[in-house]
Amino acid sequence: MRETGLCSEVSETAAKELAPISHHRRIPVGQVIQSEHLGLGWLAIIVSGVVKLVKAQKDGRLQIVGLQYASDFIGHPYASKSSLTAEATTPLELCCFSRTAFEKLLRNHPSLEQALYRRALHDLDTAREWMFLLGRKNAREKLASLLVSISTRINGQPSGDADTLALQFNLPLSRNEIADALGLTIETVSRELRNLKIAGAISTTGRRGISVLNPDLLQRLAEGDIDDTLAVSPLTGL
Amino acid sequence: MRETGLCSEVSETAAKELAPISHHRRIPVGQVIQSEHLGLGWLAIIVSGVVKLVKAQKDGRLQIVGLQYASDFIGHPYASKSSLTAEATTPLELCCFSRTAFEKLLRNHPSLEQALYRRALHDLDTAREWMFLLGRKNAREKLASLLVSISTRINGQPSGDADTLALQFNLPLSRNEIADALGLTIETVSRELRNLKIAGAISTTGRRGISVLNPDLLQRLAEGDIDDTLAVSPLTGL
DNA sequence: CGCTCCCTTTGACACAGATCAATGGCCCAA
DNA sequence: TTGGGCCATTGATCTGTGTCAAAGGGAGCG
Repeated sequence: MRETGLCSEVSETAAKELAPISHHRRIPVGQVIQSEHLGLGWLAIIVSGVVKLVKAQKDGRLQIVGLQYASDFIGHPYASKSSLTAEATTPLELCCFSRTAFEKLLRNHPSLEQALYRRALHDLDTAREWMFLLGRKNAREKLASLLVSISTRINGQPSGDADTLALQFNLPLSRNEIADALGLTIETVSRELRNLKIAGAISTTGRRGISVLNPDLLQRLAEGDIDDTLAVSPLTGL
Repeated sequence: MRETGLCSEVSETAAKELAPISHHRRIPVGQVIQSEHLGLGWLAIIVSGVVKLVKAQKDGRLQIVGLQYASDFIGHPYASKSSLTAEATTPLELCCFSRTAFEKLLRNHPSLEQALYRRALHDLDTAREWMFLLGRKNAREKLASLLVSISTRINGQPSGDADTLALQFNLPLSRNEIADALGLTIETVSRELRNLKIAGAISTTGRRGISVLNPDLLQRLAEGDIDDTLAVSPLTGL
C-alpha cells in the first residue's frame, strides 16, 4: 500500500485523458477552498503545499480532522456534503478537475475508481489513528505524535514507514492550528513544545523551523513508553 | 446517501451471486473477530448486533474508533492490515464471505465496488465527526452525543437524519465501553449519565436500558448550545 | 534600518475530569 | 429464592490542561 501520487496509481491512458480536463491553480495561505467549491464543481490534487480539513460548530469551536500533503486528493466524487472546510495552511499549487468530467472518466477506468477507494481506506485508517491520539494521549504525546506525522509526510510521497522522517523542516501549521489539530490550547502547545526541547528531542528556529535531534526519543515520547519525567528532567539545563 | 443494507445497494444479479458464497454465523458477546480472521480470509455483513472497532497500544490504553450496526460491513477488501480489533459487544449474527470469492465477485460488478466506496466515505465522515467530539467536546456533550448517535442507529438502517431516534432502547455498550468510546473514565461516564437524568433528558432502567424523555434537550446538550447549568440545576430535585 | 503588529511564550490560578477508595445493586446460577 | 460476583455508583482528593493576563520577539512594512 505505497502512498504515491494518484497519477502513478493510474493507467497511462487514464493519465493522458486526465491532463486535458485539468487546470493549474495557485492559492495563497489562509484561503478557504470552500466546501461549496469542492462539493459542487471541483476536485483537485495537491501539487505542493498543505491543506487542513476543518470541522466547525456554530459556537466557534473547531477541530482539524485531516491534513493533506503533496499528491493527496482533495474532495470526493459522489461527495457527502459534509460540514467540512478545506483551507490552505501554506501557499498551494493545485491541479484541478471539473467534477463532471472526472466522474465521466471514472466510469471508463475502473482502476482509477479502485485507487480512490484505497485512498479513502487509507484516510479512514489515518482518521482512526488520530481518534486514538485525541481520546487517549496526553499533551506531550500528542505533540510528539504530530511532529512525527508531519516529518514523515512533509517531504515527498512516502507515507510514514520506517525512519523516513525528515530531520529538518518547516511546520506547515501555526501554533493555533497545531492546537486545533490536537484538541489543545495554544498555550499548552507552547509549553509542551518547550518540554520536547528540554528533553533533547527537537530544537526550533524561528516560528516554523523544527530540527529533530533525536528521532528515536521523539517516537518514544509520541507513544508514551518512556520513563517519562526522566526524559524531561531538569538535569538537561545544567 | 441513504444508509441501507449493502445488499439493497447492489444489483439483483450480484445479490444472487453473493448468496451461495456466504455462510451464516453466530458470535457470543465479547468474542474477538480477530483482525487476522478479517484481515486474511473473511468479510462479513452484520445481520444483527453491534460490533466495536478498537485501537489499542501496548501499554493497555484503548480507544473505540467505530461502532458497526445491523447491515454494516465488516472488514475491507484490499485491507490495510491496521492494528484494529473488532469485537462483539452484543450477541451477533453475521453473514460471512470468503475474501477471495468476494473480490472475484467485485471484479464483475462495478456497482458493488462503488457501493463499498461510498460506504468508506461515509465511515470517514463518521470518524471525523467523532474526532470533533473527542477533541472539542466536554464530558456531558460527549455522552449526550453518543446517546443520540446510538439511538439513531440501533433500530433499522436509517442513518441518523431527522428525528428518527429511538426513544427507548438497550445500550449495546457497558459503562467501560462507553468510556473507551468517548475518551473518558468509567466514573465520569457514570456521573454525567446522572446529570443527564437530573436534566430530564433521559431515564435509565437497569444497567442497559435507556429512555429518551426529551430528545430535543438531549440533542441540544450534545452540541452544548444550552444555557448549560440551568438545564442541570438542582431545581429538578425538588 | 527600525518600528510596529501579531504570533508566541511565560506565569499565576482555576477547574474539569482522573484517580483512589468504598459502597451499592443488578443479574445469574444453583 | 437466595447468594455472590461483578459492574456501576458515589465520594474525596489530586492533577493536567484550560483560562486569564502580561511580556517577549519574528517578520513584514514604511
